[in-house]
Amino acid sequence: MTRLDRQHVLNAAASLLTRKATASMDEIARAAGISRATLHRHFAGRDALVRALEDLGIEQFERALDEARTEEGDAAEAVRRLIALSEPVAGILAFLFTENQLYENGCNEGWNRLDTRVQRLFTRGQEEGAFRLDLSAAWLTEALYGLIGTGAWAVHDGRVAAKDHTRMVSELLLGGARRRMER
Amino acid sequence: MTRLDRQHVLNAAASLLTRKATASMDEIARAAGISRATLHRHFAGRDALVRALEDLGIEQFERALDEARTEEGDAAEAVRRLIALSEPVAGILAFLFTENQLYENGCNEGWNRLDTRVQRLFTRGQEEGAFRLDLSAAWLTEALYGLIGTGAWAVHDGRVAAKDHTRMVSELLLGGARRRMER
DNA sequence: CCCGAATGAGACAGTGGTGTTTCATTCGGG
DNA sequence: CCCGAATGAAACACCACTGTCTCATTCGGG
Repeated sequence: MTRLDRQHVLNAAASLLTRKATASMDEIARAAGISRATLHRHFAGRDALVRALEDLGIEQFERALDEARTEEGDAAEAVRRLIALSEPVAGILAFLFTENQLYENGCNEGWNRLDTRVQRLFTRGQEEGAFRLDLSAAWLTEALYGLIGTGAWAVHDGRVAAKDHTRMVSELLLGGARRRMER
Repeated sequence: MTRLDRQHVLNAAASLLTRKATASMDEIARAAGISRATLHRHFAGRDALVRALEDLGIEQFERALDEARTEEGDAAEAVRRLIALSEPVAGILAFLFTENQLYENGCNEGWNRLDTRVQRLFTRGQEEGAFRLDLSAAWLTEALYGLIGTGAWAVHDGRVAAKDHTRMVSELLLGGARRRMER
């Protein structure tokens, strides 16, 4: 129950902060249907809440990484699976990225773990000849994050349809904008 | 002189806010080498300063759009030129995008003008058969902005070399990550 | 050199959010 | 039903930042 409450509050906070990254504790509390006092009883402060949210995002993205089985099969297909499975977390990730960008606090160590796994996927793809070698795996990793976030915002602002999010991101990341004759 | 001072202050503010989007008026003033009082004499308030910065970003990006001659020649090459010429503004653009994302204030009308021009470039490319049709011009436009910003951050955090910024962004946007046999 | 304009330094009140506390109320298991 | 735990509402001090003002100092053109 305490656990469920906590989860519920975190989900509400994630949903709100995804849309309005500067929401106050009071707004977050209202969005979760509780009072500011209770919110403070659950999370010591705004920092603690954001950090908890960060843990949630890391956990969910890591789960996506697991379920996508990024170590198996065609690397390009693995990237596609990863993006598809990440879609529900896209909003949170977008929020956390800008948050990390805004305050240059020592970002959660968990990101390194995820970065490593994503980067390994791209490196594997390069070694197997699926991905080009003239774009570093580090950059492809950044670009994956960036495009997921950009896609989430574009959907949120109604500039692309929600159902197209996954396809737009994965197609652009993998294939680029240029039209290809073969295929 | 007044003009030069203003420009100098704006440049300093852009440089700082690119790195720390939440910098206070005092920090901005120090970064520009002037006092907070003088900063307030130049710009009525933080809003006014950000708006002026927005105008600067729009102006510079529009100039890039002009110099790239996006209406002429091969569309893909035009995109490449545009990204190369935008590189000096990349940091400001990254800041302004998150700023616009954070506060959903009625964003400057000038953006529409730029959006239209960028989108027209992608549409032209699609009509000429250079760009794929299954990714909307609107999404390609968003992706261009997003990748420029992501690239700027990656450079700032030292994850990719500054000299690679333009190539990384344009190659990924145009060609994607997948390796191509033909060429 | 001189005078007006611009600047820097500091004081000041106002503001919005934060974190804490108190107290009355509600909830739920025993 | 009862009692302890959890909650909501309100009040409070606090903090950082903002925007404004004053005044002494500096700067630069005439």
